[in-house]
Amino acid sequence: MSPHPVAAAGKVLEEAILKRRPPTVLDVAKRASVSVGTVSNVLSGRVKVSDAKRGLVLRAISDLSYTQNKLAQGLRQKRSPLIGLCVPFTSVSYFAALVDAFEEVASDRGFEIMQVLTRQEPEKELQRVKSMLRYHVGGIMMLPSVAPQRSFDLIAESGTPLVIIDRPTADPRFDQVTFDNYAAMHEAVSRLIALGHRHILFVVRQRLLSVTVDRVRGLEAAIRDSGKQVAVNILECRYDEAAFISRLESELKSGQRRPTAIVVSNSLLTTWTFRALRLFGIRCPDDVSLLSIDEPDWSDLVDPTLSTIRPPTRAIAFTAWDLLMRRMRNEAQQVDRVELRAEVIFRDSIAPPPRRKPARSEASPQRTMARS
Amino acid sequence: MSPHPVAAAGKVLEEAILKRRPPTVLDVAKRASVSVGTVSNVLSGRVKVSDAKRGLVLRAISDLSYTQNKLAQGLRQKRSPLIGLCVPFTSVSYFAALVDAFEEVASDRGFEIMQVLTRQEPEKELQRVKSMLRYHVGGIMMLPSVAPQRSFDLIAESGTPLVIIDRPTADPRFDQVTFDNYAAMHEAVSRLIALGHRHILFVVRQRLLSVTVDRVRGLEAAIRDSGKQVAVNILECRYDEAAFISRLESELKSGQRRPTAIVVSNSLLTTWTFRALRLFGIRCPDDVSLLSIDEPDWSDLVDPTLSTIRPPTRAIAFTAWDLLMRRMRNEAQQVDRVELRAEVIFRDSIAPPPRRKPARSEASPQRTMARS
DNA sequence: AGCGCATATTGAATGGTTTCAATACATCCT
DNA sequence: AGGATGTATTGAAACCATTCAATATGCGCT
Repeated sequence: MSPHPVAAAGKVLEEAILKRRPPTVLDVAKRASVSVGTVSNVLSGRVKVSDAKRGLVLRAISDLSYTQNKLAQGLRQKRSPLIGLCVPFTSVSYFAALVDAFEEVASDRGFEIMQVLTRQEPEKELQRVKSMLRYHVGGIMMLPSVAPQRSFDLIAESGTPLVIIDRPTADPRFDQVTFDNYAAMHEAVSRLIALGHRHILFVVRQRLLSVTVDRVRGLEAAIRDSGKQVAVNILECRYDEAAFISRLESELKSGQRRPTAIVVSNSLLTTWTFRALRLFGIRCPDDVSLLSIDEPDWSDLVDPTLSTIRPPTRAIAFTAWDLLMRRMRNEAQQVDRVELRAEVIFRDSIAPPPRRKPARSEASPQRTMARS
Repeated sequence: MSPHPVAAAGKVLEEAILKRRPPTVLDVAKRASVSVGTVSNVLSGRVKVSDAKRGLVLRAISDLSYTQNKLAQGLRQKRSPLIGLCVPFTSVSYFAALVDAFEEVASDRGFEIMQVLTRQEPEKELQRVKSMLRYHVGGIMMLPSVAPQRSFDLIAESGTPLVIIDRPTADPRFDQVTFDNYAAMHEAVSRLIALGHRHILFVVRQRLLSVTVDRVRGLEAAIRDSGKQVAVNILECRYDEAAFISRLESELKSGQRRPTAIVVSNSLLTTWTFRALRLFGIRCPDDVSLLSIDEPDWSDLVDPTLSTIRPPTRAIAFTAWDLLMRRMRNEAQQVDRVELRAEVIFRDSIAPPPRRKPARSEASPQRTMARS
């Protein structure tokens, strides 16, 4: 004694509305008089459905304004279309730009971003990676910390696809997208040497970081290739502005070994360095030249305008996305390691070193706000 | 004929390992010889469990290195501990700082952030809100666009708690955390007037945005309260740097009505304005004073250092978080509307207007890189 | 009409957790 | 001892979409 079709449809409607719960595939299936399997096939598009049935299903979906429950979907498929994005901070413009680019492509492709921040600490990183895995994210993009091994192992064990970005890693298990720090540094330092600089200070956050190692290699190669005698000092520092400034001061006032050019590893340190130079009354580029890796967005607003190595931010994001998708679809043949090129931008902060002693003379050339 | 306990435990271990699937509550329950309900109670802490059983369960959890499946949890509870965070961009430092603060508190409290970007477009916003709802996020933080009504309706209908941040809204359904644009603007403009400015240009992105309206009110009130005759021009502009610069140029070169002070609504527009002033050879603060709302992080690095209205970014994030949690726990008595205070920071970019005609004379006082 | 093949459709089972009505157990009192 | 009260524990049902083996349908051919 099954009810009349129309009455049945009415009853379904009632059911979802009366119980004040969102409609499910079952509701849709009933209303369209098909099975749940068919509804699912229409939704996923993985199995062919006749036009007639598809029409019915789509109609029912719009009638009930059905929306897929992504949690249930993820549970069943053991992977959700959430993509874990793991960066140190968002308040550094390079990272923020990466996040922005990832969100753009993810939302275009029907994925969502679960964002976790590692604060550059391996412990925190591990904790955040565990969080992502608990959500069974479909894939992970990660800008790894100095000691990512445990995180990597956990990810590998879970079988979640991972693409490493920005920081080259020796780990042979994962795809990675980086840019050529060696070449960029070589180009930049060669220019400094050609201008006459013989004392270079390289300010880094972590000497052990793979990017730092590459950059130092590029720097040393540039010196070798130039055939000149160039002294290099490396200043390593934690994130503490006061401590950094005092260490920088002692470097800059150390008599004979005083650098005439400073290369800074990231935009936050560049901000501090810039501030410090003003504080010490050291003029740039008259007394010391300055180059920043990770282009801050105020590079062309300060005086002097800042020379930078500009990472191919959006290209990194888009390339990494493609690799991740390939891996999520199991199409990856082998581990991919893409190395993009960074652009070296020479602006006013680089000039020849001062002729004699780089003392702080007050007779600097007049400088007005208008760019020359 | 049930197997010997020890054999049973061994068999459970086998099961999870042999099938190469992550252990479930059932595995834990078997190994601890308790029911799944008890395991769940230990995990959630919502129901009291005897110390003996709790110990067994914890032991089993660590033995199997069990991890909760958050998707299944979310499905069952109809809400996941994902928090939707909805901002226009991340590549604007104010927004990035908000995201950073939210991630910090979320991860401390065991929640995760699902980040979606609206690009300031109501259509995109609606689409992104739908995405969040499909994941049954436990709550939403949102910096709304100009026309958020449809998004709001959807969220309200879904019953998801929402806290509006930064932009005051008339909607009586949702908590909100904003800062006092009226007061900040009043304070800043009063200072400009006191310095002698009588022609002010206010650069905004959207006249209709609630924050803009408040700011204009503050500006007008400051004028009224001063008792002076002050001319105000409002320049509205889309995000297109070239178009903006040409419109700004015509404002700045419009003879009699030429402004002696410019107030700019956000850090991106400030960047452009700053660039434009240099391009036109207009000196700041000699020819024109400049004030930025939304403090860019380079405010104290440029010459002149920039006067700003600094939003209480972290306070906004933490307050909003508390409101959201209260609502998620159903503790909210009524709709909360918190208005924090912004700090007005006067730096070198604000000075008295030029005595006579604000023409571009080259006789500006000498300015070196060192801050005076 | 009848057979075979290919394609479309079905729906019970599955994924892992939490919920909650029912049960077991302990405690206290008379 | 018997009964009443309260707490701890149990385990089947529910949450919702997808999967896949089984079935139904359509089509072409003789």
